[in-house]
Amino acid sequence: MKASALRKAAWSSAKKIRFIPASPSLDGTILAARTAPGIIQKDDIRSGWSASPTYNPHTRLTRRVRGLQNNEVVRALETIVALMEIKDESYYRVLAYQRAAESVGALGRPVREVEDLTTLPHVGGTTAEVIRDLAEDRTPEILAELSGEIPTGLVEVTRLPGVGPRTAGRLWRELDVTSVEEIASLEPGRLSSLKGFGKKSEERILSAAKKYDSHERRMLLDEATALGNRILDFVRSHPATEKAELAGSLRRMKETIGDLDIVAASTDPDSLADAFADAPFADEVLAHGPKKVYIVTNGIEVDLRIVEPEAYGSLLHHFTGGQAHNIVLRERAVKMGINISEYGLAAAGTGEYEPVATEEDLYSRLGLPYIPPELREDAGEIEAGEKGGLPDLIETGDIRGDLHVHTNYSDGKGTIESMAEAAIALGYEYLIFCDHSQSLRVANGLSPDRLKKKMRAVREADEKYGEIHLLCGSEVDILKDGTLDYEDDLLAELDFVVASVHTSFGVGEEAMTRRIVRAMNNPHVRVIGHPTGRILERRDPYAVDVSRLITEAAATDTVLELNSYPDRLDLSVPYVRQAIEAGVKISIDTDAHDEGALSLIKYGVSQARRAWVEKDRVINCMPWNEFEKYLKAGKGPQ
DNA sequence: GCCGTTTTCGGCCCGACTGTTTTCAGTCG
Repeated sequence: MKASALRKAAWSSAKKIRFIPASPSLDGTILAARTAPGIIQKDDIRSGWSASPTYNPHTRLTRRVRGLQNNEVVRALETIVALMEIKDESYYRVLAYQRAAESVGALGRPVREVEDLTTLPHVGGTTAEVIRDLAEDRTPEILAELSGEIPTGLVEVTRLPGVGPRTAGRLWRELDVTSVEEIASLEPGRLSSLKGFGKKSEERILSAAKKYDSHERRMLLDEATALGNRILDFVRSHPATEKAELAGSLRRMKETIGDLDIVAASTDPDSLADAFADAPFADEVLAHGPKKVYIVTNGIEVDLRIVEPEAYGSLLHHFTGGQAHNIVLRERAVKMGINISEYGLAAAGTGEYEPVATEEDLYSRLGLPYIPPELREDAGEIEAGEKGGLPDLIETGDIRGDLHVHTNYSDGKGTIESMAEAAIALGYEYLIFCDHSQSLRVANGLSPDRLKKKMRAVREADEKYGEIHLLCGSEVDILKDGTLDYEDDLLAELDFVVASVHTSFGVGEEAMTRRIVRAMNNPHVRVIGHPTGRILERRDPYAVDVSRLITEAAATDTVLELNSYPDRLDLSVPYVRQAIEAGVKISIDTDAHDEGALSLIKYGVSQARRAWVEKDRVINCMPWNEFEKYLKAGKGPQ
């Protein structure tokens, strides 16, 4: 089996992680991977698992006792994958490790808490043992062996565009190169002296090595959506385009986006492909054929694929992915005697593809109901589809009100009135103003007196607007010891209380967990706001035991927020899914600080969809009369 | 290395483009 095939399977995540160059000891290898700044974020994004804070001796001690967290286990497994690829191990053996990594990444609880790891999809006896070793902070034998044989810096070399495991292996063996830095400093002519390497290859590799940035930023959903739509407009405006859509991870609404994928149906693909390659925004053309064109714009890769209109459904499905979903679906089809490609369906082995025009048709011919893009992650959606057990996913239109918005009383830009009018424009039935509490000075938090004044102002505004119910709440700070930033009798006067952590992030996992749990036990606290405090691409989540928060949320009838701000999306998807399974309710809020931000709700909803959430699990999907009763009833048994 | 609507052994998804070479390996999605 060709090793090249492995790249295809491993591509989805392997290219997206960052690896720390070689380390003298094995423990050093793992340690480097778990503590390097800027690294944890990227893998959090991929795995959705909360990360540890920046390295310090205390956390290291704590974590040595507790073992590696999920994202770290994923990273170690992907390191094994990359090293095995360079070693040219058997394709299916490597694929097994890649799949095991994906299974751990999709897990919504610490892997160390899973009693029987072989219950995870694609995890068998061997990989389970490796995962167990990692989770308990032991170096698995396979990693010890591999990193003893192959310089780990080569893993990063395979991240260079156009350089795969074969090339990385050759550079090491034939030029004694072991890192990206060493490639960048190669004398001109060294690379092109290798058999099969010409001037172009040398130029491409050297230039990539010199420009290499191990902290490459991924786009947030709103940026990716805006850029994607502008480029999509260009594609759609071409006369040869019959239809076109955004595909890839943006269509699946992953929480951050690396590159953009667009599919188009055209009866004149050459002309569309040429126009795209010549587009004014195309800074660089990476590939240009009649069926696909890859360009770079502002540092972002944009891939366009073109097919005949009859095969549009097949192409859209193929290019939407995710890759793991496609592989499992295709394996399943082979068992039914069907081959799937982006051109359609074929009787196995014939190579004669019959085009499929829509995704609904594609799934239907495979005996499955339509699976929404957000679910296509090989996270049980195909099995659920077979059994008729797919969720009836929440939609943005199901949201009846926003429970967490700010005004200019604290750090918002809008007024009570302007925010109310924006909410009315969205068709909301209710809106709750939750400004910051007194101790959060930087956000102009409200003293008790100012809060009371605001309560009166909200009541007056509520009288004024017949179309919407306006309520006064607070986003009250959870102080370091878990007490709240207002006295209970003041909280009792509010219509709604969201409690959040905004300070003292570094107290450690135990203390942070106790702190939030204490807040949950306050009868006035309905919601925990942005429960892990992460800022995507900028700040790791604080250390907290989210599984315990979920258990306590269920016990105290406390709601967990799914914050819709594109740089938060907090809770993250695996946890939301776990919370739902534990019977915990979710609120999807925008945390809007201005009128326009109210429309960010769609990003929160998109993450809820990825977490299989139905609308009856989301408190702000309740119509007003129900929601009013819910508020009056107070929290359930403590 | 994993897995079972054919199976506990023998399978395991599919195609476009590039560079360098004359037939394809490697990379990528």
